[in-house]
Amino acid sequence: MLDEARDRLAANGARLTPVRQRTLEILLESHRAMGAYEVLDRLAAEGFGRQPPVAYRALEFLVEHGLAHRLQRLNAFAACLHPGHDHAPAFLICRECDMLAELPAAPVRDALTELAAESGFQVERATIEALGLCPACAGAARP
Amino acid sequence: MLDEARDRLAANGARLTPVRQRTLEILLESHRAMGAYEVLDRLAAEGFGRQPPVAYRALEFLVEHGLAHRLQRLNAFAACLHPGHDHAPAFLICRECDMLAELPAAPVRDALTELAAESGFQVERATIEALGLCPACAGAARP
DNA sequence: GTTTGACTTGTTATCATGTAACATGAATAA
DNA sequence: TTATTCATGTTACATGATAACAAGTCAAAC
Ligand SMILES: [Zn+2]
Ligand SMILES: [Zn+2]
Ligand SMILES: [Zn+2]
Ligand SMILES: [Zn+2]
Repeated sequence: MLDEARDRLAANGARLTPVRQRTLEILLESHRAMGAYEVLDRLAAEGFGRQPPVAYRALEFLVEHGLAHRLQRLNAFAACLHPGHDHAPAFLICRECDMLAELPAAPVRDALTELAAESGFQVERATIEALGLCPACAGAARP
Repeated sequence: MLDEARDRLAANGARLTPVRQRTLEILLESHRAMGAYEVLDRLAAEGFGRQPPVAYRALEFLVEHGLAHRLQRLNAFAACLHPGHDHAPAFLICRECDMLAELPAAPVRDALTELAAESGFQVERATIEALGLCPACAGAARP
């Protein structure tokens, strides 16, 4: 996964430096959305800088290159689970267990783009995030 | 508009007190999304409290009662343009002029709900916000 | 009419999130 | 090698949000 990321970055003339790689690893390891300051604590504990821009820059870099996503609802970031092809997914966030799912949102986006077009509005970037219950938590709640 | 709001609130046993009413008026007057601190400045200048909770409480109240919406992407609030029937709209935000449009998002939501259901996920609340160009700004840019 | 209890408004204090501006060091290109 | 760009680190600050408490308002219950 990391090698793949590194290759794709190299093709774009971008480098997966130590902070950036470690940031990506941290996001991947936790398998959930993390706040920038949570990431920063981890980085600082491992000898990287301990000031906010260190984390924000690495996270911003990963988002720019499609290796991570930013979740508006949570003020948080998460590693992209399907990097590679440019994509603009929808996110499902479980309110019970914080599980995060990343779904290909083409049909939703198409519906939104069409809706917007009816008002003459051109959609460039869309945020589609849902809060609810994941299968596991829904099963536990109402078995 | 205000009278209508007051009536609907009364039916719910809630009161449109002076701070709350003034907060709603401020949102309505500006016709755009406003940060909580911007609202707070206006309130303070008119003799209301000048501490953050004053604005946050009034805004939260308005959102709870469907008179305003919160915009995740902007960390901001805007008056609801179609209050009354419960609704969960999609928002279009112009990146040039900050114009905000509020669209009935039923088709988009349906697509999202269906998509989520395929993974067994139950959607409870969804955030659908698009950034792009409004008709006026799109026309100006590429005439 | 007074008392009670829920609600509203205000405060202080603090926390969380995010960025601007600048100095230094590493990598690349000329 | 030297110039240039990019990357990392810092300080300082801006913005966004909430917890905890005190005091005032209002309407129902007595
Ligand atoms: Zn992704
Ligand atoms: Zn769950
Ligand atoms: Zn609305
Ligand atoms: Zn515009």
